[in-house]
Amino acid sequence: MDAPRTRQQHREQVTDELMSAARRQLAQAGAAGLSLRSVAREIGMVSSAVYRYVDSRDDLLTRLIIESYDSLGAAAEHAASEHADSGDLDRWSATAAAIRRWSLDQPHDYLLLYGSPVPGYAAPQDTTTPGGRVPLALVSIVRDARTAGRLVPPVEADRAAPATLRVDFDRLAEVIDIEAAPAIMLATITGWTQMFGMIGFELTNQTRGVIDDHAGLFDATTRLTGWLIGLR
Amino acid sequence: MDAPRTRQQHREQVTDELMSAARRQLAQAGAAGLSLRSVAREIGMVSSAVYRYVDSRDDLLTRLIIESYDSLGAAAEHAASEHADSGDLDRWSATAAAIRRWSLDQPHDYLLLYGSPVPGYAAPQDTTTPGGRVPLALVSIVRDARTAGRLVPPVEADRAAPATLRVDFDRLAEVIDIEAAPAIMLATITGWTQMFGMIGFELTNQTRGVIDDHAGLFDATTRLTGWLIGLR
DNA sequence: AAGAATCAAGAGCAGTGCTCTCTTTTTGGT
DNA sequence: ACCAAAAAGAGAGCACTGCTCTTGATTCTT
Repeated sequence: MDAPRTRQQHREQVTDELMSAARRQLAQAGAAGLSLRSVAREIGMVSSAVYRYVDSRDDLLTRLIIESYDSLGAAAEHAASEHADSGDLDRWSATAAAIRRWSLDQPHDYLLLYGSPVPGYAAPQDTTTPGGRVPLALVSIVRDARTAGRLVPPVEADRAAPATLRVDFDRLAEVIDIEAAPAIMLATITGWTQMFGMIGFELTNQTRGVIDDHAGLFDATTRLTGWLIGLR
Repeated sequence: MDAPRTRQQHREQVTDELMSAARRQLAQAGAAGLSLRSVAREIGMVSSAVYRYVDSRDDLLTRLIIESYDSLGAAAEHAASEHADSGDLDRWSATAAAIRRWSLDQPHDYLLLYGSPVPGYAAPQDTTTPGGRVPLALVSIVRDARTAGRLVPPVEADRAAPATLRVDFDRLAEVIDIEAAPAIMLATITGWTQMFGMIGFELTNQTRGVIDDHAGLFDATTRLTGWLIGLR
């Protein structure tokens, strides 16, 4: 089964087994139920040995977080490019739906990213880049529509973006490489946060007994925010 | 210091001490860092003794959850009634701001309610009623504006509420005692979820390095969703 | 081939949730 | 007023956790 030649190969293989065992246990027991010892057990190691591959439990979680961010980011990007030829609103809605699908398929991963941070855990810098893929994928939809001149100017929502926000918006516009009116950026942020708020509520059963057709509701709210942005 | 007469009084007093010690530790270490033994220690008890007052750690958490829901619900209701004479949009925004304020003041409580559920923990029925106070407070703002005839019909957003949602919306309309067009309900739900999505992002540092003026952004998005509902 | 780096195992520490047993104290019924 | 029943607290103990340190075996480097 295994013929590990060089030491580096061996290390990579063990690390892979370790990570996928951890991923399995995360999917079952959630972040709080993830135990280094039980991961070690699953890959036939003693608990102290895994510390050769991982600094600590928090380190393991950080790696899982990065992996998850990348997975979700890839899903969003894939959906956005898959629907590049659709209508802008359809594209927005389809990408949102992909994000929701990913979250429902692996709720513990979603909660690892957007739920309670682990006790005493502060997300390190390494997570910011992969964490930005999702919002970037969403922004790119808006950007494409805008540069193509298809973005319908927002209806009277301009006064909703006060001057104090201009500073943030100007800097943000540089980062994400878009030159949009403040109202458009505001609406985009609104759509982005609404999306995740809704998914979070669905996952934590906040809408229990109130909503049955979650998919339909999600699509409706998503299209509403997309419309607000000016996507058609 | 203490002259506990009847046994019942004694029990209530100890329970109070226990809960407030738990609350203190929750505020510091978060839900995952909350330990029954350390709570016991703080109130000068041995760990096994606290099981006379609490069924399990999950039971303790459930009680904390209910307390927190009530606290947040009260904050929202207070803000809504405090601004009953303001403009509808101001009232909506002020209530949202109160919810955000509460969340920032006690982030661990917020995450206990809306973050990752505790491992193997399924929110019992007891939490649904207090959990509904916040959305009800928000809905009441919309209802008041509507019954007073001040609600501006939504701009062209009607087609965003598909027929399949009518079932949910009809049932929901009964529960929250409001007869509003589907588009209004959709926009209200959008505003509600957006609000919590935004707060969650701020608390989990999802907008780190991107946004400075969180208060301003929150107010802007809130007013935008309020405007979408038809509040003015 | 010798020395250095790496890996895995084992024992151990301090902490956790929870159960069971034992003793003391309070309560309520006769 | 007594006496059994109920309740409260303490202590020991089990199985688990993250993490450290030491020891022996293997592999790489020079």
